[in-house]
Amino acid sequence: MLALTRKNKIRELVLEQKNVTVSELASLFSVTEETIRRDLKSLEESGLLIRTYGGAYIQDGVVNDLRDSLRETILVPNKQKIAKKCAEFINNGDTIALDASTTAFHICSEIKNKRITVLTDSLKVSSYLSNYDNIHLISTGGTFLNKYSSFTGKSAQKTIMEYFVDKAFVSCRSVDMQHGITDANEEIAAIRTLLIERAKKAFLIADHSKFDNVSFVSICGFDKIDVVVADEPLNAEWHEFLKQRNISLFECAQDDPADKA
Amino acid sequence: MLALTRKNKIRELVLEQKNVTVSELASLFSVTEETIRRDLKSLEESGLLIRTYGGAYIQDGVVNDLRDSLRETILVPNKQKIAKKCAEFINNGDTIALDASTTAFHICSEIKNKRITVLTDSLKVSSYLSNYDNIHLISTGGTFLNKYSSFTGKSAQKTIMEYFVDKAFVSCRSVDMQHGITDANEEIAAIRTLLIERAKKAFLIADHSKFDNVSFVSICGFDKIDVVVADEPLNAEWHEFLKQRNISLFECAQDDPADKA
DNA sequence: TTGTTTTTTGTTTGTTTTACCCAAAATAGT
DNA sequence: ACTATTTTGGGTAAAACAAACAAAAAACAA
Repeated sequence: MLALTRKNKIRELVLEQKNVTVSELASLFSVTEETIRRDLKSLEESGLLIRTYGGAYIQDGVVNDLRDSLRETILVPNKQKIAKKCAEFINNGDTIALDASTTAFHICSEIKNKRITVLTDSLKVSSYLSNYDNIHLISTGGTFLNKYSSFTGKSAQKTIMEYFVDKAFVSCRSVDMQHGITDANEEIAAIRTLLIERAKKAFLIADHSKFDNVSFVSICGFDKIDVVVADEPLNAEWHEFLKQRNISLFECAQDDPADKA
Repeated sequence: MLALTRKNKIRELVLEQKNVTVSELASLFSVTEETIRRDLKSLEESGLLIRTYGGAYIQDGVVNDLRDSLRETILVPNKQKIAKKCAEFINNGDTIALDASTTAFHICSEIKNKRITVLTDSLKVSSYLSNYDNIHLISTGGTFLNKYSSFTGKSAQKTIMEYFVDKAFVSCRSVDMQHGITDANEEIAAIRTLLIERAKKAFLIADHSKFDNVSFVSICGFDKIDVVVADEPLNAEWHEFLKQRNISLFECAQDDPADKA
């Protein structure tokens, strides 16, 4: 049996009977319990179930179609690296903002066990984090944009204006030295502008494909950004540019840090 | 059996029969009494029951939105009947409000193909309807209440105040002739009050278990209600009461309408 | 095809969690 | 105050987990 087939069957099973045990699945598929644990682990990270001692379960209704987010497979390993890096900055007691980007969604699985407050415009982030009691979850609400899985519009903006956060983790479409941070969608850009504005510390999440490009709508200039988290090392010009503006830069190597030696 | 499953079953049991003994549970699940004690301890810490010498119990009466989680799982066929009935009132082009009740969630599957606008405080409703492009989805946002899967609080209320809807479908905990529509949770009640207020036509969704009871917080009086949708036929007294107030009543038979013959 | 790399699965080892047993302390009933 | 029962805490065994490594399978390039 194909590994993916097994995972799909596990997903179906857990959807059907709400909870499964490791031993049950191991004997069902004739594989080791370790293999099952690995499967459950990856399924949990995709937000399809929640692991517990001895097995896994789902809460009825909440986790519906997050599996689609699995398919956004471009640059996933890089985004996970960035997500892991970002999670390092998030401590218990923090109040953070997560936008409706793929990377922000990946951050969720890294922080699900922390005791924090999360403000988000993303439905996927909300759905995922709603399973964890230790997360104090606040949604911006507003008009739902299917394409981005984001709540936007005047209502969302007004709601954001009611809160302050310690750290905001915001992605974008393009980053350019001259034109700053830009996005393709006006509504999304407006939300991101606000999330950054309401944060003590703004983290710009951007993989290398976004640099040196300009998109339609402006989110903000570099003066609002405190930290940039990128996937691959940027060139010297960018290093100098960010350094001048007192912006910290974190570059997540694709593989081991030892690679750089 | 999964440890978590056992705890859930204990929770259901104590909700069902008000009190349980350690020895009873130990023999029921074939574990030692110490194990049960630990379970009860952790359940007590999450506020789901109160431990006493020899067992545990819950207080039935004023402040118990605890029973609601059990309530979710009962009378499902009835709720589906009500949901189907409600869906008949919803037409293309309508703007409707759905609250965070089980019945409202059931309504979703009935209206998923209609071209409508939906305002909701329920994460489950949002998650479900987000998959359908024909649904214009608006979330109230706000602070997430895990127990109800609902967004509440000041932000949610402010957002609701920005919209008007044609029809609101709202459930509750209790319905009483003298004290009107009431609920166990203050935050949820506040949201429901507003949803009703902002609707041209307010539909009260209530299965028979809710009638002639009073809960802690008031949602509204009968003057705000336009239609009542119940599962089983109400008694003559209620018929008269609603008729006097010009409130339409729809009673959904449990099975086929032919059953009543 | 062959050989190499990558991915997946199984195995081993050590750690953590859970459940059980037993004895001492605490509690309720008489 | 006495007694029977329950609770608590310590110690122990078993189950589950995590991490590291080895083997097998699959994917890939030459």
